[in-house]
Formats: sequence, structure tokens, C-alpha cells
Amino acid sequence: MSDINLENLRHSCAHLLAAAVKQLWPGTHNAIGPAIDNGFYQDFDFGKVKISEQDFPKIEKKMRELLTAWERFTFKEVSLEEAEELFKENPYKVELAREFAKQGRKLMTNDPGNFLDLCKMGHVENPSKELKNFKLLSIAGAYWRGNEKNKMLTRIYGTAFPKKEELDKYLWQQEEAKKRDHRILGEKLDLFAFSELVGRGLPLFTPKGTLLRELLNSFSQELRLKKGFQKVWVPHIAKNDLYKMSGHWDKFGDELFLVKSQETKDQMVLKPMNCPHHQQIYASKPRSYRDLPIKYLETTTIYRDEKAGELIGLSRVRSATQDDSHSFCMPEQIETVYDELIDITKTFFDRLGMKYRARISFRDPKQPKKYLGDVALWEKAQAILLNIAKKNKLDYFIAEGEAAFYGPKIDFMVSDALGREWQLATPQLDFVQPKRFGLVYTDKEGKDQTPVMIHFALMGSIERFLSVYIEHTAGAFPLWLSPTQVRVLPLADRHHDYTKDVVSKLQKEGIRTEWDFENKTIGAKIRESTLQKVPYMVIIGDKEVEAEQCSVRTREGKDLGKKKLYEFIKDLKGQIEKFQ
RNA sequence: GCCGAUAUAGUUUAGUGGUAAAACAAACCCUUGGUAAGGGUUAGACUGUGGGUUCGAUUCCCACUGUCGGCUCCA
Repeated sequence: MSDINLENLRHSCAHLLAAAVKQLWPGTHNAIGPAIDNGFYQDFDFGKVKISEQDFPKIEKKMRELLTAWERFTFKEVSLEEAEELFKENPYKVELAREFAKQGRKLMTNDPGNFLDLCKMGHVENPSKELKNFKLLSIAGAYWRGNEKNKMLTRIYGTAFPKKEELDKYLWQQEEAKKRDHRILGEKLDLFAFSELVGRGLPLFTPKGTLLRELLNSFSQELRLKKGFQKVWVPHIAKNDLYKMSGHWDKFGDELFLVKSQETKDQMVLKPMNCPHHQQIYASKPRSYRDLPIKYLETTTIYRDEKAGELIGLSRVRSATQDDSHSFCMPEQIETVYDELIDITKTFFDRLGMKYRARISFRDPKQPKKYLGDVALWEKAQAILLNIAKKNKLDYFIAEGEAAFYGPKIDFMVSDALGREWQLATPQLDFVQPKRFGLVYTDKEGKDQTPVMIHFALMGSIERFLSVYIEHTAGAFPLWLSPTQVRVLPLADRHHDYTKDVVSKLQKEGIRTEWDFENKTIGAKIRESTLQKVPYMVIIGDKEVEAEQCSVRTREGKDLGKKKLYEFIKDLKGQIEKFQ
């Protein structure tokens, strides 16, 4: 890594962008231009001018032109009056200057040579030398100060690196991420589809995609069934009264629901979560402390009215299938139940080859109104979670303010092959809902007590998990998850009978097998199977028929040589069993 | 929802104020090929939907729908 401060570099680059734009379009006002995680942005008020990404080459050219004269940033402290005079054309700068003056902060200006700006400190020493490796990336609208009541400004995103190689690597990585985009792979690998007629945010799963969903789901469920969870089933609609009782109605109102309630009594809505339903199963008969913990499991679809502009492929949808479960236990059983859930989570992600760390989400002590339930209970629960994380030796960190409104939780932050982090499995404690629903169990003394509920979904939503997992694997799923595990490729027509024989024997053993009888060369068939990420290809020609063998090749291009079919089946089964 | 971009064959794209071109995929034919693309032929699009301007629009304008990028990261 270079010794140049990345933030300073990028922030300086935002100045350069502002300078270039103001020269190209006089009268444009620049607002803020900070460094961000992957680069920088600069907001502009272009007035009536409309610009697009097609203007980028022109802007970049102007940036390079200006840069040659940028020897160093000179700073000067100014009074509010001076600032108001200097930036009188630019209402955004004036607003900021007044605000900062009010807060008692020093007002600074800087000038790299030909572009005066109001700015905090933090720039590179020698712009003309250090700022060379930049690129403008995209353009978008953004509200002034992030508030939708304010004016919409034009935001130009870009990035900059100390070295050209670093910039090139970043751009290459972006390209890689694009290739892995689950929306593209989903179509290429024939996993899911959308229909304008069905509606946006409502994914349809093809046979291959459905297989993938079901394999992941049964793995998720099995892990819990082994720990004594029991499957339940509930309908997908309910009266809105259910959510008034649970507290979701007060919290989210009508916005959460995909079918809007008319506020009439007994109005039906689509369920946006499963916990209230599951609690009604618990409530269906008297419970004794001897019955606890009671652990329900159900993979079922929920429906939420996500904002239209936020729907993205499978990662943000309106119909999401949760591998959900709810455990009801006595307070002193929390730790035991939680330990099981942590164990399940570890097994699941270890087996999928994904790294993770835990985020313990506490309430924000500064905003008590955001949460239901009494503070003492929260404190107690948070202490329990922290202890569990320590005991299970989780790699954890604490995030205040990330808790659900009904209780604290542990989120598993799972990282993918490109190093991006996703919040997936979330066991969360709930002291509030059982109380609201009046759930009870009879304790040893014969008195009614309120159980604690623990929400837990491993994948969260299968759709969102798939979006992460498809990009993690780039569509090359492990053998046990591959919709097609083996494809048998005959060289010529005369090998078709033998091929059919091999395919049916593999299928009989439960191996998901296809053949490729197309009139193409073996090279083309191999290419096609490789692009479809089929783990194993079996090639059948004269030699194989003669020796009653099959030639095996992996999608990575490795030649495993000739084998007897039973040997190959044994290999495959051995590999698959490792995951059961 | 808001801002911007965008919509042409199954897919990826070209193109024009006078009803559209190609590649891949498909079907058929030739070829029967040994580890990431063999060759040919044919078929396939009322240019997203609905309006408007015009003698005439796929092309220009408006609305709708879908898709994409954003809407937290403070001078």
C-alpha cells in the first residue's frame, strides 16, 4: 500500500472534478464532495443543464488539463462574512458556512491554483503528481443533505487510487463482480425469471432454481429437525388484527403490507412475517414448563411492500421465502436454545464454505422510544447474548442501535468470495410479542409465566441468500447443490445407446444426470457444459464403449481419466455424503 | 416513492422521419468429430404499452409499465 492517504487523495479528486465541471458549465454550483468507501462523489446543482455519463470523457479531459497547474493546496482561514462574500453565488456553501460558524468551527478555504473552495482540511501534498489515477464511474440523483424534502442534486461518482495498477485492479474487480451478478447468472444458468405480468419483485423459479432452493432448504431444515424442531404450517393471509396485537401495525402501519388494509375490521392482509401465526399455534392449548422449549419450524413465503425503486433481482423482493423458526422457552433456557442455534449456523456456513463473524445488535440507549418492552429485560437479554458469543468463541462485535424493536439479536455477517459482507442468519430474542399475545406456560408452582420467544432463520430469505450465494460461487455450485451434477457427452451417433445406458444407471443412483445428443463437436459440448457449470462431464467414444468405461472431466478442465462406471458413482457418492 | 438513464428477434447488440440489420441460441441439412465454439440453409420483431405531432414514426413529444444506477457516508 502506498503511503498516500487514500481519503485525502479521493477528497482532493472531488475538488478536481468540481473545478472541471465549473469550468465546463459556468454557473454550476458544487455542494459536497467527500471520499467514500470505494472512491468519492461530488454533488452539483447544474441548474437547467442536463448532463449524462456521455459527458464523462469531456469532464475527465478537463480534469487532466486543470491538474497540470495544481501544485499544492493553499489554505486560509476566513471569517463568516468573508466566506459569505467569497461564495455568495453558491447557496450550498453559504448554508454550510453559516452552520459551521454557528457551531463555532473554523472556516477554511483552499485553493490548488485556480479553484477556490470552502473546505475542511485533508488533501494531498502534490496534486499534479498524485491525482493522476482517477476515473469517473456513474451519475445519480441525490437530495441535498440526504433529505427528500430538499432539492435533488446531481451526484457524480468516481474513484481514485495512488497507483495506476491499483485503479486498474479496482476496475477489473468491478467487471468481475458484474460477471458474477446473480441477475445475469440466474438467466444464463436458467435458475429464475421475472414476468412483467406477474409483477416486479416477484421472482419465478425454474426447475433448476427450485431444485437449488429445495436442496438448501432441506439442509437448513434438517439441521434443526435434528435438534428437536417440529414443522408447522400456516396460511399466507391473516386479519390485520393479528398485527395490531403483535405491535407490527403500530410500528410499520399499512406500509409494510402488500395488500393494503382498508382499515375495516376483519380486513385480510398478506403476512409480512410468520411470528404472530406461530404464536397462535403455541396459544392453541395450555402449555406446561415440562413442554418447553417448544420449537416450531416452517419454510414459508412472506410478502412485503418494498419500495419499487429498491427492488433488485433476488436480493430485494416482494415475495421472500424464509426458512423460519420460533422457539418458546423459559428464561433460564435461553442459553441452551441459543447455543443450539449458533451450532447450527456454524455447521451451515462452514459447509457452504463461507466465512462469518457475529454482530451483536443491542438497543440504542439514546433512543429508548424505538423499542418495546422494559429496559431491565433488555439489559438482561443483552448480557445473555454477549455471554453466549464469548462462550461459543464467536468472532464478534457489538452494534448499538441495530436491535429489532422487540429484542436484541446476534447477526451473522457472512463474507463472500469478493470480500463483501452480508447479514444473514439472525437468532433474535423477543420478550415483547409473547407478552402482547398473552402467551403463558404453567410453572412448577402452578402459576402462569410468559415464555421467551427466539426467532431464527438461517438463510433469512432463500431468495436473498441465493443472490449472495450465486455471486459467491459465480454459479459453480458444489456437487451436492448442482442442479445438474453430471452431463454425458457422446462423440458420435453410434455412442448414443451406451450413453443412454450410462445416464440411466447414474440416475438410478440418484445422480442428477443429463445427456447432450446435439449434433455438435465434442469441443462445443464441453464448452456448453462448462458454461453451465456442470461439475462433471462424461465423454463417451469408441474407446469407452469398447472398454465399458467412461472418461471423466471436471468443469475446471481437469481430466480424471477413464473409470469403470461403478467407480465413478462411488466417487460421486462419497463426495455428496460428506455433506449429509 | 423521488432523481436520472434506458426499452429493437429467445439473448446480446446495429440502424433509420418512408414498417428494420447482425451475432449467438433455435429448426433442418451436411459433417460423426477425442477435451472450451465444424460448415450451410431456414424460420423468427405489428421496434415495451397507450396517446400525441406528422402525409407518414421504430426514430420526435407525453404518459404508463419494466429494467439499470442512485437517494447513509457532511464544507
